[in-house]
Amino acid sequence: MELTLKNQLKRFEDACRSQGLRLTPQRLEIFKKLAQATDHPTAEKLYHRLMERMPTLSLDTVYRTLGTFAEMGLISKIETIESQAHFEVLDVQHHHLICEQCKKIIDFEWKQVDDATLPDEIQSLGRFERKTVVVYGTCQECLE
Amino acid sequence: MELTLKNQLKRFEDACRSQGLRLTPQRLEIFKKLAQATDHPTAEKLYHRLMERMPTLSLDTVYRTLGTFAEMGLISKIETIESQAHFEVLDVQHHHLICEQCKKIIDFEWKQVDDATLPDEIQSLGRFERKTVVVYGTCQECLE
DNA sequence: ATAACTGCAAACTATTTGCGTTGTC
DNA sequence: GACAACGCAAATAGTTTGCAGTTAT
Repeated sequence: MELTLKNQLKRFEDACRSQGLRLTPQRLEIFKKLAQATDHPTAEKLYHRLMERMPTLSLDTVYRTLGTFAEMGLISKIETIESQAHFEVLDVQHHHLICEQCKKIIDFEWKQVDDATLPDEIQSLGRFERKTVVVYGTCQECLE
Repeated sequence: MELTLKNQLKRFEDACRSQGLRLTPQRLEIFKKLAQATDHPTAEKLYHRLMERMPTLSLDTVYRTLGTFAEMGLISKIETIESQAHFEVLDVQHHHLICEQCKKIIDFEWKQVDDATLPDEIQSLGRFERKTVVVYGTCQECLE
């Protein structure tokens, strides 16, 4: 069900090209690292992971680049309780569990909600589409 | 369906008492102002509104107090796209529409989701309970 | 060639904290 | 009267921005 890294990279390159964005090594590495990540890293986490291969990379470039990607609709910023923003490459529609103890973010799918239509009253309030569910609680590890 | 201000204040005072928190004028005013607010103000917004009646109030007290209330479970911090946190007094279970243009937050009820049980796979991941839906889009005003 | 992108340093915004004073219980 | 909570000022964390040099197209 998941997209392969290869497909994601292709999609990434196409998106850059179609939006007239330059394909720089930094952008490529940042995208690749985020696509491979299974957790939902913050800009800072991602930056540290990238440092190994790209010692000259700067944190501001990571921030700037993630911002660009988010605007392009290639990745999304995840809302959390903390102040730090978390990021993920857009994949299949999914929702998030957030552990209030360790702040871990876990993806899950919930077709029932994906397919549900929003209450009618909303029609008059504007045009609303993308819906995500956030469920708060405590993860298995923290329970032990 | 909404709780009256009076009831909310009662609940507030009880909560303070039962948790051994002192009932200071600042706390009372902050809670009252937030309970009356129909938008979902940030700490800063709330602070400015309170300044009229309590010119000596400080912004850090507002932050500190909102933090305390949230820990007590009296109010909740709303996740948004922006960096600034928004707050609301806990009322009936509801969800949020967020306008991506003007960042407005609109409450709505969606019983269908409230009553839905989470997918089974989640059982093994931990204990997760409170679920909220966030729907992104554009509000009526911004569409015009 | 040239406009976009990067890295650096400095700025900024939201929020938190230490400390001496004040006010509630 | 004791101790929690306040107001002040200063610190911090996360993120953004201006600028000069570099690089992809």
